[in-house]
Amino acid sequence: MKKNIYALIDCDNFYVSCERIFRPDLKNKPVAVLSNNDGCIISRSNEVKALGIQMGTPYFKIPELIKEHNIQIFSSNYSLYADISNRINKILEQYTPNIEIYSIDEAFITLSIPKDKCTQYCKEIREKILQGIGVPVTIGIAYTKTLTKVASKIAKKQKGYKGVLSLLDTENNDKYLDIVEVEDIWGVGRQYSKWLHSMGIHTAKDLKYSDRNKIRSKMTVQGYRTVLELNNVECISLDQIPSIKKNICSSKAFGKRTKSLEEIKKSLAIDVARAAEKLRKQNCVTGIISVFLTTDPFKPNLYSKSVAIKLPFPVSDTATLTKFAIQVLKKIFIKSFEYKKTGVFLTDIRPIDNVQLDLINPYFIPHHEKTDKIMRAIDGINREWGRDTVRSASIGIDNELKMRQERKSPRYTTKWDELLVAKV
DNA sequence: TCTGGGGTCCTAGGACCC
DNA sequence: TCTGGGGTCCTAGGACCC
Repeated sequence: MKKNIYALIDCDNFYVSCERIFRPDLKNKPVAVLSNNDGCIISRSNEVKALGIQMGTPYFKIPELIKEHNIQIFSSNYSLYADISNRINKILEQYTPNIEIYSIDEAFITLSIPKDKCTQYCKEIREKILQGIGVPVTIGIAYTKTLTKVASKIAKKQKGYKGVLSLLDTENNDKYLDIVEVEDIWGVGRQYSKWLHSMGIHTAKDLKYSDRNKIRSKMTVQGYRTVLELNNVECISLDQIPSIKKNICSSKAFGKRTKSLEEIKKSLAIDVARAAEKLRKQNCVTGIISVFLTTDPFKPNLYSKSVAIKLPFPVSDTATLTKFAIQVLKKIFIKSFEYKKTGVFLTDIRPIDNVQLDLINPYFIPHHEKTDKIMRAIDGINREWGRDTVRSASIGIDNELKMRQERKSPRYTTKWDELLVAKV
């Protein structure tokens, strides 16, 4: 049987690279992008990585470093990043129909060309994305997905590969696996790497030749598959159909702490609207909604409560979900605490056409059919005119708790009034 | 009172990913 | 003052069934 050839297209420092498209003056300068609420650093340029600033570092903890090295800081601008991501995927589609969009900045593809042509082919893809979009990517090529990850990891560190590394000449693989730490392997996180080190397994090569059954007993079949994949045995295939989400969550920390139930209600209503939108986008309804509310986890006297309720009938419309969510919120809200975060979690999700009909009353119309059309209309308007153009009254006009985003770049590509001005 | 082999469904918790 | 948000998969154990 012919082996599949996989390639991983992995954008370099993606959010930073997106910001640089429109700010070419920031090339080779230290740049970082912050998480929601301008909380943590979640994307770093190579210059910032070289300064030793770790992923997830709280922004407020490093003012001196930022000043000293003149690091350019951006709030996250997800509509921009999502748009750039889509454009990159469009380019990939020109090269192959076999694409799995793995995350906002990564995609797997399979190649059906001779193995000695793959590196050159991927260099072309890389060049096309760099020219067409302006985002640098690194491409790893191998017989398994796990090994493409290893390849791209090495190629990102060693500039000599010019962004493309193939592990298809498998007799040479060990020399590459030898320089990859076990914690850098896909599927090996902090807990497992600690255990692996204690077992004397320190590199990807060590893991490749380790006792598979011992690995399996500690790391379950997933760890077992990882070992096989390091041995060029394909266990994880290309997943082209985005599967429907079984859980949908929407939550956000408030921009400031609050004691006000009214303010929290508004924030929760926004989360419910987001979650319901995601639910309808995959043509599903939900049967269970849970709401959580917490005080600041970094302060003493933590209060954190979450309550789930089963809905009387499966729904997907924002109004019904908001009504139940606020009922739950009132149950868990205790006066006198200062709250920091709320959110909603939808489970028991199933496709709309899968909803059981009422056996006793054949004339019963499922609730979602009544609300479906109007919600579709609202989603359409909001897609075209921007989020929350049409919104439920509970969201309100002003949101006192909206997140801090003090350093956000314009939405160059998705908003007419924020388009880049080429020349004035 | 002790004795058996299967099976399903659900939940909680632990690990991982980006 | 200031510490992200959203997911997945797997296993073990309990409840229940025949």
